[in-house]
Amino acid sequence: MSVPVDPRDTKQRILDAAESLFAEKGFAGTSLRNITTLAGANLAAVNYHFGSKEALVEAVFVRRCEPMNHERLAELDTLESRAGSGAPELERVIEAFVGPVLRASRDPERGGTVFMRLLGHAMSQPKDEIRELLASQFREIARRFSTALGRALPGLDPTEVFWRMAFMVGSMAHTMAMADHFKKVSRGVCDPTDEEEIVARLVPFLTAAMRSPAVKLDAEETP
Amino acid sequence: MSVPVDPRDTKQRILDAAESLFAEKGFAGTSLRNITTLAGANLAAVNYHFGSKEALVEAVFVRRCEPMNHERLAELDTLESRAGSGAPELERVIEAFVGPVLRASRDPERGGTVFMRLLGHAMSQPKDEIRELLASQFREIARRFSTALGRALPGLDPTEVFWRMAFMVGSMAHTMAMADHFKKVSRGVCDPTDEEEIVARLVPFLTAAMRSPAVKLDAEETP
DNA sequence: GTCTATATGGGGATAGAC
DNA sequence: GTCTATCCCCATATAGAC
Repeated sequence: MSVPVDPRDTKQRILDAAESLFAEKGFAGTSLRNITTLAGANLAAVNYHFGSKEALVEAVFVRRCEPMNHERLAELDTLESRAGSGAPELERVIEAFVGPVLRASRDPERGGTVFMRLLGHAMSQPKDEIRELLASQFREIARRFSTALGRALPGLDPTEVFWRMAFMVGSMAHTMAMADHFKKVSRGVCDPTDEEEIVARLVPFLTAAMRSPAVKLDAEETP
Repeated sequence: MSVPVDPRDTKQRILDAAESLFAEKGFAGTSLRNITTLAGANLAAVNYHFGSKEALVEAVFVRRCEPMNHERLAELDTLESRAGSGAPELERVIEAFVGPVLRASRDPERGGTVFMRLLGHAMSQPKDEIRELLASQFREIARRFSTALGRALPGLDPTEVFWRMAFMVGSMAHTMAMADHFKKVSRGVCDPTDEEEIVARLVPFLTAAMRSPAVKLDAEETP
């Protein structure tokens, strides 16, 4: 009675609360007490259900990343089977890479804007454990998409493709992490609540960038 | 004798140690005890010299951001005065925006790779205090460069310019935050220790992206 | 499964001697 | 300016009753 009753079970409420607080205050900045209070659960419930704070962090990511990355790979599979022996079109590959991520943020069932911010934040986390966790979640994505991008951009060597993928991930991650702050920073010019609009702006931006001519590093400054 | 003597004064050693540990373990993940131990200073010295942990965080950023942003604005001033009443060339504006940041990372006097990682991390920090701090350090930069970019890209409305600046900052921030990890993730393909190489790759990438045609949002999906 | 109570350790900050 | 010692709070984790 004192705590508003939530029909989802404790484990889910803890995951939701942790996701939200990690996105707001970071991992080290969020205590298990913060989490269980928000979830309307007991402090000891975290260790009962997850074993440790570390394991809770992992569970928060796995819950969202697995379906999201499955969707990205499924879209890429479709593109590749449609293209037959040729290479799928660049813009479609980028859309398959970026779209499911940004679009998950429209669906509260898949984490909504909260997980979007959390993922953006986690991607530039310095702590090794978080990096390892993300790396394991995204290893297959990196492998499949770097191959697909390399095929769609036959003029680029693998090093250039890798760097450009990193730049691309950066645009996406930062946009996700900052989305809720753009409105006030831009003095009302940007409204980041429409994720489909972000996709519509980001995909052509990245496509043009990926298509830019290969860099000739030998020709470097000889002043 | 027990602690190796460092000629720099205590205040500088604390700043250096804090910078390095914040970059490695985050703000909340780094304790004042970690910092003073690494600096070879006494725990109480932080509060004596800076007043609080918050104030130390601020001092770490101000020390590096002020000269770096001064350099960016000076480069933009030069471009604008050379261009007279016209608009400076897009690629030059982007170079003035990105170059001093990435190049500061080659110079240990200006923070080197350590501050590069820290800045990249801080840019996607969820905590409001950090965001406020960065916003105050970069407000003038955002104002001046969004104007310059808008002039160099007359086909884009201010909203589009703002979004593209955000994407651009994202590429840069993520590259900075992850630089030291790319080598192993890319299985040796990328060597991020040559910052001039990163500039040489990133600037054309972003220039092509910024030049992409304006997005027509009215024509959006009507399936 | 959920609770209370507690063990154990580390956090930031400060008082006051030198 | 630098040190020691300490205050007080909060962290994670667990033991054991219900």
